[in-house]
Amino acid sequence: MKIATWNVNSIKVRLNPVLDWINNHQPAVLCLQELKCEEANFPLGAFTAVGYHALIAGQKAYNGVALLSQKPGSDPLIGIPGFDDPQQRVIAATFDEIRVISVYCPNGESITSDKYNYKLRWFTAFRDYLEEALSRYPRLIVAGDYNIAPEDRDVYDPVAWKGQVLCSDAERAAFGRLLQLGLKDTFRLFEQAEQSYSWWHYRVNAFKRGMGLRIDHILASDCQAALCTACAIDKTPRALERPSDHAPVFAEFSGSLRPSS
DNA sequence: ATGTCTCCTAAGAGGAGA
Repeated sequence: MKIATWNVNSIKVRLNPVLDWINNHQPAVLCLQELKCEEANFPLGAFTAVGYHALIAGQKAYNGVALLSQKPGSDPLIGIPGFDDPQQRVIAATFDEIRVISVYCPNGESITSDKYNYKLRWFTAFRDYLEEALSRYPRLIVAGDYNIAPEDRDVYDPVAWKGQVLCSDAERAAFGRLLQLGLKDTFRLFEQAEQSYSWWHYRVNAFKRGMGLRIDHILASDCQAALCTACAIDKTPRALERPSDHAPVFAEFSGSLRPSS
């Protein structure tokens, strides 16, 4: 069973690459971020035509997250309860016993920006939300764009990026507090190539020059992580014409979802 | 190195966000 995440930077622009990727990988659940469209404008028909269900938290122009799935999800929840935020960044649903959250964490812009303060406040609320989710759903997968490179090995030039947004100590501490809840970064459960990244800037030919960061992650609760058999980044869509700046990340878990009755 | 991409407003470029 494959669970995947992809920040598509506009679902309208990236519809065909996403459909191709679904066709090639057949994920049980694909978490999307940065839809950049309202729910009414989401290309739902293109996904239902290939047999997928969709739960969408849309917003005009910015943000927006979705859960595409082979089976319908139950108990959908949009946003972080108790954290009032017009920015659509979180959507959750249950697929059999597995709770899956698609998340688009704030970027922060720079460590001197007001958006950086919002990012840190947001992560405090998100940590509390995940603590509650873990108590209700022991089998939890949290997949998305975290906008944090957890360690120096997740950064092509850690010296240049030291202390910068996406890499600052405060952000890494916030990410660490998610792991302290009992979540595992599934990518690091397995041997990986050095210089494995999930995002490359559009500018300066960053992808071809290997100038990337690993900021898209699939976290899993301990009992769910124990079922994880692989995690990988698929760089191939990043090399296509007119790509998203992010590559999809996917994890394999043993045991399929319960068959439909 | 203000280097690229996407979407918005509003009627042509410019700003926001990443």
